[in-house]
Amino acid sequence: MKLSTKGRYGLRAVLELAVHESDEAVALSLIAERQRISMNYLEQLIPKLRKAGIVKGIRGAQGGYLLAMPADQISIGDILRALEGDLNPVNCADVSNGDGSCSNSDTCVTKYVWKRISDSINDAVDGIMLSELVEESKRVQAEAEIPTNSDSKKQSCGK
Amino acid sequence: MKLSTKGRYGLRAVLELAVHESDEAVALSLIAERQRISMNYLEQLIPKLRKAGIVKGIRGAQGGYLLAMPADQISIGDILRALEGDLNPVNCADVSNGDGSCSNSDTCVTKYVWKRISDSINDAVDGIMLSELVEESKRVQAEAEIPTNSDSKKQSCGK
DNA sequence: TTTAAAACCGAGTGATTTAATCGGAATTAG
DNA sequence: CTAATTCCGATTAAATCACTCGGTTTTAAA
Repeated sequence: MKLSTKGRYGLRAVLELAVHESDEAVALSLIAERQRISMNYLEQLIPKLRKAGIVKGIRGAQGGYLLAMPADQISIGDILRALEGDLNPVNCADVSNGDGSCSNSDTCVTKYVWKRISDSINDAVDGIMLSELVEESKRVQAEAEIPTNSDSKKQSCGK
Repeated sequence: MKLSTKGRYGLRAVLELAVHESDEAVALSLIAERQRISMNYLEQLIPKLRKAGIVKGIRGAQGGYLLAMPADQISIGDILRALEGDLNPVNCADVSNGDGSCSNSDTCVTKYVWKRISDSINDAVDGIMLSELVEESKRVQAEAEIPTNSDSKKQSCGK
């Protein structure tokens, strides 16, 4: 029940893009360097994000990537589903027959559980917009640079 | 982001035990047969459930397994965590240093996302008691045996 | 007291998935 | 032109998954 590095690295990459957003594209090598992720590996995550309409690539020299939409219109759910596939805890394929009916009734009862889990995960990630993380990121950044001892409720990151 | 067969098979096995609950133990071979799960494989799931205090084993001939607690005191979360380990989408180990501080601040921001997902999953599964599934299971069973066409809102299992 | 049914235990294994790496082709600003 | 960069597909080592197997211990029943 773990997210793979696809989701973890990919979200960090998109967030990096969103935080440093401007009119000029950001090269993948820069994202990889700043996030300390293998560029070769990141490279194969990008097509998923591109197909989902989350980022767009600018080819050629001085090229790079841009968000394909404003950050407040991209949910974390969109990003994670693009990278990981659906966020359901089980594949429905192995509990249903070709016609959609259940192959056995016991599985059918546990299906009720899987549905509840699935809904709660999707509701959670769809309820967070990329822009929220950008704001949070900038806030944390500012706190780290000007360590004003008044109002430092979290030092480092907390436990 | 998938549950393994540990969680899927294990929950079905516990449910089987709960549905056929009586004062005499149910042999693993019977559970395996009824749920069409490899007994050898089920056998290695049992220690997890036993250590978590969910089932207890009766050794020797005519032995088998019993729920260690009433079904209304066992949550689906208890069962799934026993079988799968924690239900967090990421291992905190790789985002925190030994002292609990974050190794980098960007990861720290995504951590906010992982926490939200984790909480929503755990809330969902802790909100379902084994006894609820037992009731649901019996209801489905009864419906299947006496297919009264009045009041059959779900045939087979629905899509 | 033997016997058979069962839980209990740990080691081994083939298949699949993950997390990458690598080499090269296409595109484009300068 | 040329260097930077996206884009694409193949390969691979390591880890994990989903089991299997052989054996030991315990205990009810004959």
